[in-house]
This record gives sequence, structure tokens and C-alpha cells, in this order.
Amino acid sequence: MEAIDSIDQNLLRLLQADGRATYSELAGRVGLSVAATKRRIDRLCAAGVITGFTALVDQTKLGWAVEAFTEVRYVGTTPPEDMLRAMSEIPEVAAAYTIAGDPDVLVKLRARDNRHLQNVIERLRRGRATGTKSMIVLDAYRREG
Amino acid sequence: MEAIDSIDQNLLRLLQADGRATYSELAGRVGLSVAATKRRIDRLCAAGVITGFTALVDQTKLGWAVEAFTEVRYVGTTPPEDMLRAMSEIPEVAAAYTIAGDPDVLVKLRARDNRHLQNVIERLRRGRATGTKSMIVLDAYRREG
DNA sequence: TTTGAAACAACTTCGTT
DNA sequence: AACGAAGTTGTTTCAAA
Repeated sequence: MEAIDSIDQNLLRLLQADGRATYSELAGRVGLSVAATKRRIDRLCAAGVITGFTALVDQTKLGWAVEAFTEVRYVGTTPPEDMLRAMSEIPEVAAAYTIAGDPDVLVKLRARDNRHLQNVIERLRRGRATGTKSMIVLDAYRREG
Repeated sequence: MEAIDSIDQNLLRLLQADGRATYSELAGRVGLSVAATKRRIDRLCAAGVITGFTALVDQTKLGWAVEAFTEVRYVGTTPPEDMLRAMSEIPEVAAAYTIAGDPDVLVKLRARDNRHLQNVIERLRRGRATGTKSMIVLDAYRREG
């Protein structure tokens, strides 16, 4: 993979701030032609530096008001891949992270309300999980989005 | 705010999957004209359902290899807003969540390496924090991106 | 609210430097 | 690697239904 110079870093920053910015707008900001700008962005995508583009959606406005993190502990023999696979099969799981140490997995959840959250946590605990500890989010700061 | 129908939900899903999809492509997929499609998306943005568009960047490819979550506890009199503000001032903080119960804040961190992470955690602990517990991410599943 | 058409803007490719 | 030009495609607005 090619080295990432300051122009590339600028493009990444601009595209993180506005993923639908036009090539001509980006070109103007980084001081290159439209063609050169597109070439660099195509390269960043091909190299896997940019993994995609997405719309940021306010889940609260869609009626999913509850956000929570749950720590999950598993029986000692469970392979980490199995933990993540089990979590990925639960639709309310927004993300899951295997952890060095204790707990084994940290799961980010989205639910409509507390009753729904309780139901999700029940499903998390099925299988080889030995215990959970949940933290309900009251407020959040997010660097992007 | 207007009700969100199944066409809107489809548009949200399509834009989350590809934030740079063209209006004509989206129009074809939802079975509306380009003009009607644009109108709906403009409305979703204006209503705050769509809060923005962003490029998903693989931080590992930029040399930020370490991801961690840190639980932070504060002295009892600290207002939650102050906790989030303090966290937001640390560039390596990707997100911070105030929590009901114990701990007070859960912080998502990005660092170049373990030495850098240690330095970040030192900075987290300054101010009114009374204690931290860090969890280094080994592997992750993310529903989008 | 949707449509179709028209004017405008942006994208993408290609030959050149 | 970048540029500029040319052909293609997409965006945005507007009158009509």
C-alpha cells in the first residue's frame, strides 16, 4: 500500500465530515483537479483505508430510545470467534468486542425501551454465557456523528 | 415530524449501506421517481432522522492499531456534563457515555500502540476521576462498517 | 406527494504533460 | 501523478396532475 500523504489525510477528514461531498468540492478544498481528487479517493477505497460510506441515523427518532453496554462472561473453553458470532446473530447488537482480561466480551446494544432491553439481555445470556453486567447509557459524546 | 413509512425505512437502509448512492440508483430501488426520492431524503435530513453522511475509515490502516474501552469513576459531586466535556477534550476519545450506576462513564479510545494508550489513560485520570478500569479490544464485530 | 422534462452541475475517462 | 477537455450521467427545480 502506498504511503498516505497530507492531501490524503485532508480528503479523509473532509469525507468523514461530509460523506456526500462532491469531487469538485473536495478538489477545491485540497487544491487538486477533480480528476486527481477522484483518483486518490478511488485508491483509498481500493486500499481498504476507506471501507465504505454511510448515512448517520438518529435511532432515537426511529423509536429506539435505549442504548446500553453489556459485559458478558463465558465458560472458559469458548473460542472468541464463537462469542462474536453468537452476538452478531442478535439484531439488537450494534457492536461486540472481545476483550483481553475480564469480562470476555463487551456488547453495545440498541433497544426500543427498557422492557425490550431486558428481553435482549435474556437472549445474550443464552448459550455459554456465565454472566452479564449491563450499563444503560444516559448521555453520550461522539467524536463523529 | 411526519411518520416514517416503509419507503423511508428502505431509503435509510440503502443509505446506511451506501452513503454515496446516487438519487437515481435509490429511486430505482424504492420504485419512485428521482424527484420524489430526493424530496424524501431532504425531508429525513431536515427532520434530523439523518444526521449526516460519513466515510468509514479503517483506523488500523492509518497506524492507530489499539482500541480500548475504559470505565471511569468520578468524585460524587461531579456533574455528568463535566465528565463528557472533559472526555471530549481528549483527542484519542472516540466516544464517551455517561452510565446509570457504576461506573460513571464508559469511554471508547483509539491509540497508536499500548504505550500511547497508557499515556491516554493517564490523561483520563487527571481532574476529578477517582479510578479507571481499561479493557483492550482484541477483535470486534460491527453491524455497520 | 408524485411525476416528467429541462437546465444545470458533477462524474468519469482519456490523451497530454 | 496531475491536468484539462469532452462525453456521459446525475441533480435540482418547476409546472402539472
